[in-house]
Amino acid sequence: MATIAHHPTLADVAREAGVSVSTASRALRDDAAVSPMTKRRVRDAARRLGYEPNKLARSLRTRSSSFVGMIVPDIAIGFYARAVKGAQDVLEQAGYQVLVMNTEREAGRELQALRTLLSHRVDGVLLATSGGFEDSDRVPVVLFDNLVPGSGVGSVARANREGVAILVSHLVGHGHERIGFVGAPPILTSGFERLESFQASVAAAGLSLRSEYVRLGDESWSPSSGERAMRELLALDEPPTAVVTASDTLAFGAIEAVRARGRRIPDDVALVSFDDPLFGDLLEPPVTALARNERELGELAASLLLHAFQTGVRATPAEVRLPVELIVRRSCGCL
Amino acid sequence: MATIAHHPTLADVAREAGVSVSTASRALRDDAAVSPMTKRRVRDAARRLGYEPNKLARSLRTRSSSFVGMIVPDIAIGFYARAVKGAQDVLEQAGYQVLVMNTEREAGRELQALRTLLSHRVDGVLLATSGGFEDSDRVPVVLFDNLVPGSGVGSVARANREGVAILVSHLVGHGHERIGFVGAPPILTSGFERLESFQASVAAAGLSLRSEYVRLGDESWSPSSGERAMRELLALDEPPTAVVTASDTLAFGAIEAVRARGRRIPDDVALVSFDDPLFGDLLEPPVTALARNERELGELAASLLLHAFQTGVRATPAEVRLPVELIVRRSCGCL
DNA sequence: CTGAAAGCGCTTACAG
DNA sequence: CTGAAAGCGCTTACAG
Repeated sequence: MATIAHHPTLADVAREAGVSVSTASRALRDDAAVSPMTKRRVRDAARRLGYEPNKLARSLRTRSSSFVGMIVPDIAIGFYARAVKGAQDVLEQAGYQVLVMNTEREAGRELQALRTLLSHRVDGVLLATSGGFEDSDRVPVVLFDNLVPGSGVGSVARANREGVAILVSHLVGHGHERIGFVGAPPILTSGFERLESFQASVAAAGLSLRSEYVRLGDESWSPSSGERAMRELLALDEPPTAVVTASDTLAFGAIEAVRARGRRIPDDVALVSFDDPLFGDLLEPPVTALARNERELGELAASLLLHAFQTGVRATPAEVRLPVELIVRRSCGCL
Repeated sequence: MATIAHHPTLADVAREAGVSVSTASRALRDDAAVSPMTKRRVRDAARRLGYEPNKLARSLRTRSSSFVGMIVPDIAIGFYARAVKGAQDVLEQAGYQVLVMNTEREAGRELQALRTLLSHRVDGVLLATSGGFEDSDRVPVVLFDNLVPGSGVGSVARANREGVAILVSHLVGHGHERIGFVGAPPILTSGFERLESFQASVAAAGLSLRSEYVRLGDESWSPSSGERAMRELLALDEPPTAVVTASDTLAFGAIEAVRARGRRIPDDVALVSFDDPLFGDLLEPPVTALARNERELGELAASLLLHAFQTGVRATPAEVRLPVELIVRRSCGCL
């Protein structure tokens, strides 16, 4: 490949087929007004030249880019990668291309990503916000994972409260009375809802709610922050006998902390987690956790956006909550 | 958000600022020919209107989209997700947007993705091929992970041969003489090179090369196919005492197989793997493996593409091999 | 059934 | 230093 070849244009095709540009355009889009014979001629010409229509020009003319932007904190996190795939499946099926942008959880980058997408005239945006969102009336936005109450043409998140309630009551069922929590800062809805539900669930079980049993990791829910939080719990005079972690990443860190202290799961401390870790079966011990359904989450977010396109963004914004399901393994003490 | 607002255009800004469209355009791009006062007026007007330039129109006019396409088998696989992030960092820094496309390892979808990218007039493509690649002279392509000899303006892959050689000689150092291999079909370069290197390394160590010790998983390197391959090895009359797996995904399956048969790693069979599994420390047992450097892989691929842009695609295509590094844990028998 | 013309929103010679 | 004009490659009323 020594040099870059010229992309043939519609004018090239028209010339080759001996018709006008308008007729060539219609023929390729299978307009009923064009005679079958002309269509054949134009299509043959297009094939011969290897014509590939210029989407940029079409988008400019039709004022619709067929692009949808998707903004996630970190595509390298399995959770978001799978949500992206789910959304992509639905949107590509509907003729849209997905522009994926990472924010590294920085509000500033999120705002910048939103601007970039706007300048590409995306038809819509799927956003898992890290806090940098300002509602815009120039493009419909569907929020997922972390919601912004009152914003967007739709929202999709997991049933955070129900999920944590299930985890807590499973531990209560095992007879635990001293239950700790390794969570995330309550600045975004998923962190907030899981924390609040933990407190509510413990209270609902008739257990006393000890503030020293609640430890929060960092804003990126990192394993290392989970490790630190768990270390703090284990160092208490009367440490909890069971712990709920708010994510698989926090659980990874928590497991390390238990191991580093020479304790065993579930014998010394039981552990259950939000988010089912990938290959959770191979971990030592296998972790009891809430099943992943992030692919469905992406699909749903995409569907809500498509729905907004159709209804012209006038309907009441839907807020969908995805149910969660408990996968029982050994870390809770079962088996 | 009841309705979608109109995007202000450059004409709107020009009118607001009381200048011509050409002057407005120049002012916003900081052209030296425009007087400072006019620049200020135009910029203020743009800010007041919330003007966001239409990239589509600019791309059409300048015949450069500032888009780079990136085609991967599966974004939900950590390996590719991190490569994407690495590439994205480099490319966004250079003013390009990255369009990520999944192929699910289907050659047909890969070809389709390539077409879609061409019609969006991407300036270049980063491709981890699954076999559907046809070289095009319309856009520069950098191949990564799986290479196509003689194609592309550049190539980046890991040092597959050296990596497998390191794994084999580590096992030989442990005294193993019956070494098995759980690999992938040799249809793409990474599968082929790792397989070939295994055979060469075993021979180089003076061990006899038994064909029944070489088992291949499926084309997607799936854990389940690794499990099957390992089961076959364990069922042999004289099973290998150590096994090399060609990827972390295959290793996951292999570990399951060993466990299902009631055997232990490394006591009954030692295991080392290409690709360092994420949170490999938490697996039981912790897996000795070759370190991940996929982020660097993506960065390098992107750099090669940028380089091709600059040199006008005339230079000899570079083929870069990323070195690998052994992370010693317990599955090999060390400690 | 087909074509000439206008226009999407920019950039960029060209003229002044 | 500024503006009028042409053109990037399409689509789509409008006329015939």
